[in-house]
Amino acid sequence: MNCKNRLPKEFFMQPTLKVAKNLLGKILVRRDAGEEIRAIITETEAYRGPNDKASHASRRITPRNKIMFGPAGHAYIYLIYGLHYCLNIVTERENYPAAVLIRGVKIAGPAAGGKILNGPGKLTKFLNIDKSLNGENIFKSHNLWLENCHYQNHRAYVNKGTRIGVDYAGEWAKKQWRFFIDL
DNA sequence: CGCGGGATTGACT
DNA sequence: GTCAATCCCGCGT
Repeated sequence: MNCKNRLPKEFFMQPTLKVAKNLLGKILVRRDAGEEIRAIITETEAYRGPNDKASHASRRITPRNKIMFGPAGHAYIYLIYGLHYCLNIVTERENYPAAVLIRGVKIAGPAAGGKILNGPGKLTKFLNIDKSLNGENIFKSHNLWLENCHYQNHRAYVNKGTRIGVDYAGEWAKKQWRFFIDL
């Protein structure tokens, strides 16, 4: 697999919905215990701005969500339901809270290649991603980063739908801010 | 300082 | 379809 080029900061400075769509087909890389695992991103969700009632940042900056207010390209990781970790990548400018949640991947490479991980908690468990990586700079990190690799199925049709698990968000729950591809 | 709930998952009826 | 697991954190007192 000859794709060592990381996605640049400009990629994450773009509008969050665009980043969420463009992350589909890109490669999430996790290096753990000297081993690199590559995962093709197949499902994402956008959480955007201070008014998005589905977002953790809809009220104000707090110790938990402060990463979302920081610079683009950092990992925002939190524990949900006391059981599972969710991985997000921060987008747009500083002080504007926005991020893309990685909801699904397909494992690449010979080991577990082809394995489907549909669900934000499943992929973090498989890739051993927890809160120790919260705030990680994905442009510099040796443990977690994103690569631009042109897989042949890259241009698969992008499906969209409402975000999962945000029924409490009123009108914001109706936004079609979930994106996914079939690989 | 206590209380309630969550950007989920898997097991079970 | 229902429901429990499990704990951090945001918010109100």
